[in-house]
Amino acid sequence: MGSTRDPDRRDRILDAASAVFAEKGFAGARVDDIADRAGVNKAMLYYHVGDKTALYSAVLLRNFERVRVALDEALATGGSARARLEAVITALTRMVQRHPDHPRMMLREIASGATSLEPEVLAAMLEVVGVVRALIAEGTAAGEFRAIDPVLTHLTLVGAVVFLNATAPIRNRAAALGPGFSLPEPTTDIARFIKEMLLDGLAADRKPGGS
Amino acid sequence: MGSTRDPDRRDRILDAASAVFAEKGFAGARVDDIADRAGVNKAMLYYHVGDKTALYSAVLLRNFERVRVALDEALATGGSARARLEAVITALTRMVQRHPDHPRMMLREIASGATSLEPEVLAAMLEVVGVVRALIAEGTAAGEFRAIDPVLTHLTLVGAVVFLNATAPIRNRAAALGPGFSLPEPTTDIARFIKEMLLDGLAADRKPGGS
DNA sequence: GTCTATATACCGATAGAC
DNA sequence: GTCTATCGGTATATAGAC
Repeated sequence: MGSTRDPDRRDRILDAASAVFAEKGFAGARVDDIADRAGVNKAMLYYHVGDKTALYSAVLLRNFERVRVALDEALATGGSARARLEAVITALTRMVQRHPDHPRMMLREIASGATSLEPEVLAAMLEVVGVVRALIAEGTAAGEFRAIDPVLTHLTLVGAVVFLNATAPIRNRAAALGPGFSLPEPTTDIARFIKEMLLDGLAADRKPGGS
Repeated sequence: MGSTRDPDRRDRILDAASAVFAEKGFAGARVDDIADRAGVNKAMLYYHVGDKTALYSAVLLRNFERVRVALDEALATGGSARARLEAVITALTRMVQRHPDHPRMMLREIASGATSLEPEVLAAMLEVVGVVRALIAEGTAAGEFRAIDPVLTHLTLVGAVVFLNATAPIRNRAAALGPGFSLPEPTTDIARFIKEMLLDGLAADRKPGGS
């Protein structure tokens, strides 16, 4: 794995694989397609990265690592639990927009029941989930948030970020069919919407305009 | 299509196809597998339903029709916009739990950008979306809901219902790896959680415990 | 380490008998 | 309408030359 002369090549392969897996899914992805997009020979891909399954896991592991780093940065801003949760929403929204492949791959994993996720990948996911879950629980303990299930709250939050962003293409296709469904709103507005929508339901005092 | 002697067979085929498409995706689904599960010969499947693509669209159309009927029933209960929206959340949650194949297939469609959705299927989806969107806009106009984007609100709602239910298998797998992630909560609680979480953020007066 | 050529298996779809 | 047998195309993966 680390024996590659060109250190960028593995990243290029993972980038290409991430794009193709996100677009077509594991079964629909073609190894030839990934190799072509990465600009490497298919035999080289097998030599360096391993088979299709190993490639898939490697992509997910790298993508979860990116999310973890982004969340750590968001939490490092400090402040109240609410302020940090808002920073988390901003960071997640930015991640989903900069690297849309990851949520697209995970949507497919959720659809399939994650039956083929390797334990290593599952652990990387749980690490990320645990960070947000702990933040919500901390906010509840501090009286900032209502007493509410932290895991369900976290899933609602992630679901909102993913849905509002990942459905953009389907909404644009729909806009061509009928009026009133377009919504090519500036992407930055999505994070603000989620904060209004979820946090004003979360805040213990429910003060209007609290965001 | 209607020339089949056994009228149940087409439904059996669509049921089997729905399960396999949800589990494996379009590319991962095997026509032999679908035929076997439906208890019909593969050649018969092609003779009656058409090729794999036509089968896929037929499944989605039937599943969206089920959602539409369920939404119509929920809206027929009448009452305030909030009461009807709560009925919609209950109906959607029940649909997702009774027919989990449909949200699983749609999760994959969202992931792929819905590039292969036939216009007929897209129209069926928009009909369902339009109903909820109109209800939210009506509630805002009546002063029951805050002035908020109805499409983004609808997507947040659907995202919550789908995420909280569809991630159950992955959460159960995670529970085996570490403590604190189990959450095999009674499924009926999910609808109540969503009402608390979203509607208390939606309601114009934000009265605590308003649900 | 790199690439060409190919083995091997599988899957969607249909021909054709009944 | 129903079924068996099979075709043709394509995919993952590797053997083997350099």
